[in-house]
Amino acid sequence: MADGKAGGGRPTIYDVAREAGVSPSTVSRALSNPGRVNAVTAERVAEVAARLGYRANALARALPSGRTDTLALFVSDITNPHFFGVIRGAEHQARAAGCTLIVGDTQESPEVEARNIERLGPSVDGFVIAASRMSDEEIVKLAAGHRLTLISRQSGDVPSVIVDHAEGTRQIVEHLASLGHRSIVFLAGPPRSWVGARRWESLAAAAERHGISARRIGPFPPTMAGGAAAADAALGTGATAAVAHNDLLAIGVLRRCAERNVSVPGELSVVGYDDIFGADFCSPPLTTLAGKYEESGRTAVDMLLAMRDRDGTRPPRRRVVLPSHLAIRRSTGPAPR
Amino acid sequence: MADGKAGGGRPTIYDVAREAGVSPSTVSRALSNPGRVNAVTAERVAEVAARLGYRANALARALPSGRTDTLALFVSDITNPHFFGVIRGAEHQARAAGCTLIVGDTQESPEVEARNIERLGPSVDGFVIAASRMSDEEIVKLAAGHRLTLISRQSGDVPSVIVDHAEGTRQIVEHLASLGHRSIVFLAGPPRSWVGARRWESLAAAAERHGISARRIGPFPPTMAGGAAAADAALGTGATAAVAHNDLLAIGVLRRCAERNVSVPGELSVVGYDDIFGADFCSPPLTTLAGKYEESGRTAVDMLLAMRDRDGTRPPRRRVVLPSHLAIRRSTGPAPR
DNA sequence: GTGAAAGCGCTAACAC
DNA sequence: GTGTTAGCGCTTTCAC
Repeated sequence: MADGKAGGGRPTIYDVAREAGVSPSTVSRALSNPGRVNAVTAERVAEVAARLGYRANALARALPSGRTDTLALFVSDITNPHFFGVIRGAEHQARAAGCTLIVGDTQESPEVEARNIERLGPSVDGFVIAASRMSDEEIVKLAAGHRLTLISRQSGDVPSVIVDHAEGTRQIVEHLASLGHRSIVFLAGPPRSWVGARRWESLAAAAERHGISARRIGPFPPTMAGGAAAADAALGTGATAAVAHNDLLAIGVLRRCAERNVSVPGELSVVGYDDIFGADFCSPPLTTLAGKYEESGRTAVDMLLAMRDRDGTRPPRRRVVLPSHLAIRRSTGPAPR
Repeated sequence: MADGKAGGGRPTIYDVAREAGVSPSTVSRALSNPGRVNAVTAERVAEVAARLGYRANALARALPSGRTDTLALFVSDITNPHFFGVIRGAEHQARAAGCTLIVGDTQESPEVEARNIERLGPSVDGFVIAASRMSDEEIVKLAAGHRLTLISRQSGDVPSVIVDHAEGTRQIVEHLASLGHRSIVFLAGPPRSWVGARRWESLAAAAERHGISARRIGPFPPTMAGGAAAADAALGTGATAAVAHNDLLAIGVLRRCAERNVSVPGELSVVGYDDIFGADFCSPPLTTLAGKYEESGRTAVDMLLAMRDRDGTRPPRRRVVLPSHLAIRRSTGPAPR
């Protein structure tokens, strides 16, 4: 704060140039492209810059170059611990590449996603959208005008990284089948969730192969609060096992069951997705499909950077699929008879 | 992605100006200061802008004006669920004010904090630093050159918002005393944590008033992993109650106790700070000092915006202290005899 | 290898 | 009211 504008009094390349007895353009070169300048000149410029405490103005640099060294990450709900890992991974990788990361919450809204992208367009080098709620058409359209990578979503040939759902969900069903369950209920999350749709598809397919009945109920808000309604509805179906859209919902189910004195897994087995913070210490600890979400954040940023750095050229990898594994804990057990 | 630079082909005010038959400056005015322009001109400009899909380039706008409509929030560890609330509150308030929020992880490092501020300086309208690890001198120095507000930290007359610790900690001690505990151990967190120091001070003072013995051990990393060592050390002291630096550490202690078959609260009562996600469903659910951290995020952003908007003038409030309250759950119980 | 000059897209005096 | 003219601080041809 202090007085007046924030950048006040900051030395510019002109100050450095005058002090070093060279032209501003030489300072610019010396600082960002030391190779293209006489070694001793470069040295002197660097020395003067350091002495004056010169720091490049990222804004001014970005305007002519079009390069901001800033990346944006949007998540559908910043409240969901699931995204911690994603954010952390992205933040880490962005910083490693010398970039600043902007994190935004799109609040489950495709409109907010689109608006943010339009608004931030020139201010960032690209976007990572996690769990986008936009339609495929919207995504493909935006991807034509902006660098874009997707997490937990596949759409056209937009570069994406997801965690395996098919094989993982098959493992869930097998696990449940081996415990004697014959009737599973899937607790659906947001209607626009791409992973939600995939999870249900995989579940239905796997259940069919095992001759197990599977039905879907919902949608429920993918929150702990949503878990109460989901639990009540699940209990009403007579199913012996519930597979929730995600861990937040699953933990909500656990709480509701405890309130209603329904034994888990005695009367109902519960499975979640994501293995979020808390899944291993809730009670009972939750059986859940774990994925490397931190890595998904890192990978999505990597792909974005690759797109930027070899512009025009296609990035090396598109459609990355990370492995998942079933973390079996105490919320699943033998089916009641 | 597509072809070439990200901003490519975006219409500028020049395009709008030509199409609307006015000068660029009129477009600029019409769009950002409609009052200072003829009503029908303004209307026409707006119409053309909409038709062309014109969107202001935030970067270009920020350079001459010095105003970026972007705020930065730094947290000491983006992994700690405690900051979810802070981030959410800040993000919400920033968006409500039409600002973009940059979220950064400073990894418990005062150097990273300082460097980020220097680097981002001209690119943002101000900084919110949560749980700063910098020294008072550094903070005050930086606050002279940048707009800055603090969360969970007080330093000089830099605007800050904290959650009450004195009264809250007194309540913890009273709660413990009423359960018959006569010996408390405080599990310290990061040495540079300002709140950590305040919590221990308050605890020691309150314990003394109650004639209870209190000692401090540590420091421990403020993570669940750190809780294992903390639990072992705490158990070695013979204290009947442990007050942890924060909930992450406290939940780690709970887990370690479970592993070692130490009954909580039968043999050891455990108290945390922050009431993070998970504190109410770990086992046993954690007694903890809850605070309105989401509100702290909102308030810090508000103060920052106030500083920016009435520049030079002092902001209305400095040193906000939000109330805390003790959430008593099952991790505390009568002292063993 | 280095300097001069022309912008990047926008805002903000300053004239008219 | 509206247009003209300078920049904001930097990068980047283009000459020399």
